[in-house]
Amino acid sequence: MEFELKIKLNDKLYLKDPMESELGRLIIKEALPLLNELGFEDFTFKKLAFAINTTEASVYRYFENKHKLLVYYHAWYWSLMLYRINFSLQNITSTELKLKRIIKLLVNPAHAQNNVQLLDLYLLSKLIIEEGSKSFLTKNVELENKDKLFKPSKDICALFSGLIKAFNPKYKYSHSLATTILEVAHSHQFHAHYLPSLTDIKYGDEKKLIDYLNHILFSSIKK
Amino acid sequence: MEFELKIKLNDKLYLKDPMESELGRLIIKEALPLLNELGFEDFTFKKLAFAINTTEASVYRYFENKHKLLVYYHAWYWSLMLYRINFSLQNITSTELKLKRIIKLLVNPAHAQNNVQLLDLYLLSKLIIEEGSKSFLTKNVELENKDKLFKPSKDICALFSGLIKAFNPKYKYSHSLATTILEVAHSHQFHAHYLPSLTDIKYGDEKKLIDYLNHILFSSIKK
DNA sequence: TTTTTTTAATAGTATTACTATTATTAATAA
DNA sequence: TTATTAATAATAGTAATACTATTAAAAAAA
Repeated sequence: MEFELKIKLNDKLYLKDPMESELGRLIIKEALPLLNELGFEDFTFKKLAFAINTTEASVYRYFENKHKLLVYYHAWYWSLMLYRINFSLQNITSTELKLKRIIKLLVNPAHAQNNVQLLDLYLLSKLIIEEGSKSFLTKNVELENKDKLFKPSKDICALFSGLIKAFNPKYKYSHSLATTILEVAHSHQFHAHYLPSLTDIKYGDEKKLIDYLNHILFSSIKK
Repeated sequence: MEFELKIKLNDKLYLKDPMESELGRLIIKEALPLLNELGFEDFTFKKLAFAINTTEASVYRYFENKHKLLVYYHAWYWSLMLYRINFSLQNITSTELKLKRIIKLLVNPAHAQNNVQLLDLYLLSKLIIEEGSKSFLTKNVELENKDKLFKPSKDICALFSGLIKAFNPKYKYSHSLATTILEVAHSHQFHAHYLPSLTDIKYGDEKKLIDYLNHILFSSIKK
């Protein structure tokens, strides 16, 4: 028996739902490795079209532009993470343990689950680590935020923040700290890889990164 | 009597030193408000050239492309910050106080000093908050890092990290924590402004942001 | 089977990101 | 002072990018 996880994303992310057609699925399947290979700046719809043997105009029927495609992956990634976090927190009662589990999942998204899915989670998480912030670092943030394009990542922040509050109701910065943990989990992987002098964590040393994140979290909120 | 602070930047940041000619200085003076107004993506050398009544090709004689111009501002910003931090730490002996001073400067770069300079520090810091990470989130990081284009920001991290070590020699993540404080100081200003649900800090409430940063720093490293 | 609707390809355009070459200005030497 | 050289900027391009209007083909519905 097989289970397929179907993620329903905000329909303002696309012009035409790529999950609803063969070509659409091919686009999001093949754009991911190409984005990773070329980087967001050098990636174009023309190159993608060539790679999947279609035309630029056909890709434009699905996504307004490449920025929206990136935001689509961003939403997909955080939606998937939310699902996996909820899954992983089942039957756990200790708030402390819950927080630690989430941190582990944040650092270690790829090999937690053998997901036979359309998108390679390793490539997806690599993309979000390296290009994810470009989803919201634009002049359109406010508009796109109004359209709820960033809801999945904000939901995770809210969930994490709630756990912090549950752990220590007196802590004043639960949202800020949640955001900090979420972004540092990613940025430190980037730094460890490309700008190692900015961190004490070696690239690939997930244990140490998890330890660091746990440390700043729990020393901040300890009662 | 007037003092002018002259910042010497890595010559790999430009093709021709913009500080050495009238047109060059005009370029870096006027590109700053234009970048802030349009955002990095919509900013072009053509628009800049039009704004300062010169030609696109002339701008290209100074900077290889707009990305290098952004990295130039990035280096300028962090060099200036390093200078101001060193200035502000004069005659202070307490390590704790030094750390707190730096945090204050990071959050509050504009009104600390009435700098009559070529570049408006308010606009510069706004640019670095909103676009700064695009300096290194590219496929060229490693090459540009080898060329030492990010040295100024790495120097600040090293300085901060050294103070953490001095405060608590046993703390294992001094570089990571320094980087975290540096990036959160910026990212939280962005979030407070554009994605307020991600933080507990209201846009403009610098005191609270400083308090938050002090809190995660000192609860992490307290002896 | 025909009509309607959906989908994709063709063929464009305006803008962007550059560069080679020429013209102009400034600095130096005769 | 004038001629020569060097530095600087403008002209005039090109290739690629980011899109769009229109047409054609395929699929679905009547």
